[in-house]
Amino acid sequence: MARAARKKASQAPEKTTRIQEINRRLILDAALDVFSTYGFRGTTIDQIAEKAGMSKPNLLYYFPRKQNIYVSLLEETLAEWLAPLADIDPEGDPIEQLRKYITLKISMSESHPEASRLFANEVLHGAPAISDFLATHLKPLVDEKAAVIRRWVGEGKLAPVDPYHLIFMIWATTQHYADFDVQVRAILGSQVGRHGFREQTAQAVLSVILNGVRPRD
Amino acid sequence: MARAARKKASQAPEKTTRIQEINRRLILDAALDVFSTYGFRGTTIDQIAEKAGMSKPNLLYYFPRKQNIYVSLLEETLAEWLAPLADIDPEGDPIEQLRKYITLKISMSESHPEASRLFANEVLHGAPAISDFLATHLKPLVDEKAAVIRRWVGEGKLAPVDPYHLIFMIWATTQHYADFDVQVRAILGSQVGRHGFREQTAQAVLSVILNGVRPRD
DNA sequence: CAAAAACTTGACTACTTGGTCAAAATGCAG
DNA sequence: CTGCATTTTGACCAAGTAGTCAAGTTTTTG
Repeated sequence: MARAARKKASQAPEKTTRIQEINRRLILDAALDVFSTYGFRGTTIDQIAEKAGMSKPNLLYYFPRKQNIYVSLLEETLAEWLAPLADIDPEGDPIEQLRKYITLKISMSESHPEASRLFANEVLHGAPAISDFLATHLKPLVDEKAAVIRRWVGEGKLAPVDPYHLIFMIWATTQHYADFDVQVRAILGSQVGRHGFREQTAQAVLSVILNGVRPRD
Repeated sequence: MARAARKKASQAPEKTTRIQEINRRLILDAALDVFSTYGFRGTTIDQIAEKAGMSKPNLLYYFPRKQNIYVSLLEETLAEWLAPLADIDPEGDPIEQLRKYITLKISMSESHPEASRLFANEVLHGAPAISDFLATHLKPLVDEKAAVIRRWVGEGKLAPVDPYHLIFMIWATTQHYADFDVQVRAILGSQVGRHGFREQTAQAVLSVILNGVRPRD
């Protein structure tokens, strides 16, 4: 009880040592792999520990509860995941901004499919761990960008379209390739891995969505 | 050993009684609810049994393994889920056919979100139980319809677009509203439940995708 | 209306798994 | 080098859960 308060009495600055930094990283990396594949319930602490190369009690020394690992992981992932949306420039050219956003999302879907799946799984199961985040961080950001899109529509720079549904469509289409990877592979076979597949995907998605929102004259 | 062979020696016709029919239905309905919410690992047999209003051993009398319930459920769901795609008429008007398909998918996403989530969860986790189905049933059907779309493009009835990616986009956008329901609700709030929300969704999705593939002249 | 078949269930087993603990090993400041 | 703090782990425990079983109850059938 008095032990923890030895150095810095009232504050709790929790200095992290070198070893802690290394091991937390090892654990989170391993956990991302396992959680994204098997889901929260489907993942055992032993699996994570094994993949991280340490014993279960040792892992629990860093994250006392399974939940802790999971939540830390989600928090870490979410910020990164949302960044591209925040980057949409209200003063930029609408079609160009959307192109950039979609392209970035498809890249992320290809380079970090586990992160996409982790998130998808969480939301699919009712977002028990992040409903707070959705309300306090995601919603305001989306509201803000939806307003921008709505303004663009008002200025005639985009065809009339509900901005929220447009954002949902972009999320859905881009994340589909990460989340439903097995299905895409079952249908497209070997060409999924082939060089240039991402470009082909981006080209198809961009062409439909951008043509879909380009103002008709 | 000889007991089962009493009536029909070599064949195994497995006649189903009235009670069997009722109880299997009760179990599958309950299981859909629970599996779609908690996933395979996250679901306990007791939960299903309780929801179905029977004891666990009784449930296991009908489905000796948890897996059996899950697989039966998926099989039952998949056929129904694919029907609208099969219904695309190669001789119909392309835009009209796509409109019909998208509209139907959005309806299903709203009326059977659990089925959508069950399937999404399975695919998200690598489709261990249905990779076979994907290869032998889904792929041929998609190949067939992709060929139709490709022909339409060739005839200038649709803007040039990769047919497979177009199909993926339709799946992604329509199922998004079932699979990511909590996220949609977190952002749109109460209007999700409101009368006319489905129409608004359909309108937005249709407008972007159909304009996206409508030939430009 | 019996007797057989089909159905139902309480009690139980075997196993998995999240988490604990005390003791040992290692790292590190003075 | 020494003593304290941090890190590591083998052994263990308690809870939860898939599946069994034998004994009962209900339904069907001749």
